[in-house]
Amino acid sequence: MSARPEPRHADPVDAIIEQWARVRPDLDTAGMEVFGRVYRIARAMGDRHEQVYAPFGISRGEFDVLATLRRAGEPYTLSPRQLSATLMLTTGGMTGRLDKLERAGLLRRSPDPHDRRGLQVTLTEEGLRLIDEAVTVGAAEQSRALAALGPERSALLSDLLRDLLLATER
Amino acid sequence: MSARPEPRHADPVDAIIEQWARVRPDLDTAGMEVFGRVYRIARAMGDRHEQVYAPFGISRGEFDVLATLRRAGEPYTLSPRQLSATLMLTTGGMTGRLDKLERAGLLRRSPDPHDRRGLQVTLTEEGLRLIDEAVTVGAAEQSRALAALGPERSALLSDLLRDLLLATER
DNA sequence: GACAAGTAGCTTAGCTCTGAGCTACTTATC
DNA sequence: GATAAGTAGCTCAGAGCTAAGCTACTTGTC
Repeated sequence: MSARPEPRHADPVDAIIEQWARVRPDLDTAGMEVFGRVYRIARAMGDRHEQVYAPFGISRGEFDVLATLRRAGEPYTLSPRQLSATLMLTTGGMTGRLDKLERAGLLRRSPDPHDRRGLQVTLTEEGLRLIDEAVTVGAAEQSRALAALGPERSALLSDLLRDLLLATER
Repeated sequence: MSARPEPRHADPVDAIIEQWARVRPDLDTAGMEVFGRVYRIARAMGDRHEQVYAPFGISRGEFDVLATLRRAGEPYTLSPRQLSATLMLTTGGMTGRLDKLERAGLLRRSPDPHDRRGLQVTLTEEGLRLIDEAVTVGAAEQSRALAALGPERSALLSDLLRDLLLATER
């Protein structure tokens, strides 16, 4: 008899762990239990985000660019270098995203007055309007998905994930 | 004075939340706190896995194919259809992975005796040996990353993530 | 002030994925 | 047993990414 009650609902990761236990009982599956779930949640929510931003005519990656500029505050200007560093993207990937967003009229590129190698990327008014709407909808969607846990378990989860992030991201 | 002590270490997501609070104080950032961390952890651990499996000559996606066959137990056989459904991949993407793994001699395709439309994908002996080694190393790497939390907080995190996964994946 | 080294952004080749469409085959219906 | 509908796996075009290499410019050193 265990101290912890049997969980009412098993998830797909429980099934995978159980399969491993049958064919490789020696395997240490403690890490998989956590990271397997992290991967699946990231994927499921990522897909949903793609859908949420689609009506705005932008992909999730493009949303991230606009949101980073918006977060920077007025005058909503960063360099491509700062953007690619923040979003952990190569400069090549960033060039492509900026091309698309500039064509859509959501941001503009202008020369950096202090460094002639550099550019400044700035939200247009249309870009600002769009990202302000999109981020509201996106954040609401995330909070809605989290609501199932309740506020206290959510806060606890957030704290545990912070520690895990600090442990993995180095 | 708050009931909860100020966290000793802030992470990148804390910085993002704080930025939003400055420029958009109306924004509901509760969901971002959790999912932002989930995304970053998934990315960081995904990159590390890529490195862990590289010495075996396989990518993370290819690892997943071999691991799914291994988990199925003897005779380590599944159809391409079962594999693509399990790994949430289109059949086109699966064709490419199977091509590479078959060329590497880690699995083989044979006709399904009961359905002439179908194929059976089976681990070769070399594939079995390789995945048994790789999964041991990969699982150890995951558990090592998790060790920072300690066993009790790890179990708690796992339970919270299970509930969140069930809430998001529907 | 000349020159080596470093940095910013872009281009290109190569990779892997998706989505649409194909052929071959199986299942259900009459 | 003919035929319509469904399913298995493959091919191909298109999208987005990385890694390497390019030009233009800046910084540091003497």
